[in-house]
Amino acid sequence: MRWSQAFIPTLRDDPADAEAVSHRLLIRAAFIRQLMAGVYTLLPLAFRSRRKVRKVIEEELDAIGGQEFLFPSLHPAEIWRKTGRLDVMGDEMFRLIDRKSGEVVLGMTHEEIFTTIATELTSYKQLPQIWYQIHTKFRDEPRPKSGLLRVREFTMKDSYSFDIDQEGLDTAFDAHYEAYKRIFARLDLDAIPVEASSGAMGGSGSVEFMVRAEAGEDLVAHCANCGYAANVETALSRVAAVADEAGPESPERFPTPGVRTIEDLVSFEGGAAADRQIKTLIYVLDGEAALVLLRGDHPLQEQKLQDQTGAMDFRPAHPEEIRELLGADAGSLGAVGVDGVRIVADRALEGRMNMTTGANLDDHHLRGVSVERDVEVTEWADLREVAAGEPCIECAEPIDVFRAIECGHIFKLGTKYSEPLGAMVLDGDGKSRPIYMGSYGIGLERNLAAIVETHHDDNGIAWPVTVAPYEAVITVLRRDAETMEAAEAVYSELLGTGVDVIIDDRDERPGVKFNDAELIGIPYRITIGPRGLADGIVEVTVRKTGETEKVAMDGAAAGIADRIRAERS
RNA sequence: CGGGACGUAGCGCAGCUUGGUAGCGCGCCUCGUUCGGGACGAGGAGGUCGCCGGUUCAAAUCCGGCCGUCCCGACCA
Repeated sequence: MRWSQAFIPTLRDDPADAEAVSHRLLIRAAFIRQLMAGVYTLLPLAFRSRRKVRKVIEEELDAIGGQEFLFPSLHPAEIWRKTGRLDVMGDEMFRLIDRKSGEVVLGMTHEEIFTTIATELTSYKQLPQIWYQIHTKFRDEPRPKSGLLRVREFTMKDSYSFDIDQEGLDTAFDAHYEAYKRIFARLDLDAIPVEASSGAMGGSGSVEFMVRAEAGEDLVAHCANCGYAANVETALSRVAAVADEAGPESPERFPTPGVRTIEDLVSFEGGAAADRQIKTLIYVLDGEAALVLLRGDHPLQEQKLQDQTGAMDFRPAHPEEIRELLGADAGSLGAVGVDGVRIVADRALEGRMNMTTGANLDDHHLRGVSVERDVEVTEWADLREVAAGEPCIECAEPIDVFRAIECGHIFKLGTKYSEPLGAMVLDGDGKSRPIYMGSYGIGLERNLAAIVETHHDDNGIAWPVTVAPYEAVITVLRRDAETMEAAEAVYSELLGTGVDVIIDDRDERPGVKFNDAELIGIPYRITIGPRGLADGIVEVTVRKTGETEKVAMDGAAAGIADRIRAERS
């Protein structure tokens, strides 16, 4: 490619409303332009990089026996109704009406649609199968943000495995796990596999591949000592036991005027330390009010509440609902004496005695509450969110909690989709059995953004060779006849070796060319100018390190080509 | 969904308080001089001031409504 002919509209100023590093750099370096909230045009540079990401993914999926398909983005709503997900997905699903008044949706994932084809599988002898596609997904996110990190239209590699039993599913899952590790390694992403919640996807187990980055939207609990890693949506940690005294025979009510929060009660005369309090939250789970109890100093992790109660739909109760249920306002709520209402309690409250909690009478609390004696707990569950510095659940060393980008997610689905959609095969005994499925996703543009988040400096992006839009740029310092001739010679030699090269033949001053090459992040720069040519040399600069090396003009192209080939992996 | 901010040329912004000819920097075009880290001079092109309505002799500016975009929060009692 000749830069003079390329559409690479780099910007001199940072875009005003880009916050995340990758968002800012991808716009400025002419990779993307926004069309509307959460919808971006990929300019030629981004298209080239995405094509390389795609190739890496295809190679690794093919290597585990994956077969590539292309499924439609338009789906009949009916299929989604069959699995119950038309409702589960809610407003996140784009819906439209066709000319015959038919309900149509835009695909946000493809379990239902792949499974529809999988109904053509009839015998265990056809299994296992791994099917995938790389295609557009539509999700009407409530809040798109950070450039390509959270968008409403994006490209996803989604694969689905089909096996005769759980053991087969485990094998397919492990194969994906290993393939994903290879994919992220090739993309030069330090992705940590992490235990995760399965959310709306359902199923028995899932692993997220997380890349540590400030712009990330997830929190990961990670133990540097033993390697334990989990999304805080599921993460566990050890809780130091609190020594309780037995306390009184029964709870005692006492006035607490003006006390509204845990902290208020800590500093209130006659109150209690936060770890001696019971925090009472009111949630509406699938339309039913429920009490959620935690230790006073423990925050609720809402995803855990949803996962462990099996609620499809949940929200905190409104103030009126709270008053109607318990007869008091938030700040004075408690579970003592509450009957006929679902009470979900965090395990850290098991066996606790002589605690303090709200009395369900405004401005009053109860002390001397022993949880198991005084509260009708309907279910015990792990509900608390872990915090940095707590002892690791595995090895007791302090854990770290950091922000991360979810670059891939793999799920064991089991028969959640095969049963309602009738994807059955006959086993060796001639018995009809539902297929065991797994589903596995990677968002391509999000991965591009994650690479930028982790590969940049003050001058711009520094792409790894595997995904760089161009592997090398020839920066021509002067457009006089001799210099151009030498540059053209190196250019055609590099093209001949198959290197993805662009020659910067623009009528611009050297500084402009250097800055653009660094902003865009091309891994290797070959600088050719009259000064060096007088001695028969050109310069090779490595973007990542900034190191420059003078090499003989003869053989320069071959040398660069070798280095690039070695880094392609 | 709640809260905050913003919308004027391709990009970054001023002008609005106090209504009267739409401006600056970068970028873009032409010519010349330059040319190893975002050059200089001269001359140019480019804008329904987000949209609709109202007030007024007159609206980027005042008033009302709508739309759009970004950021924060997602209720921790």
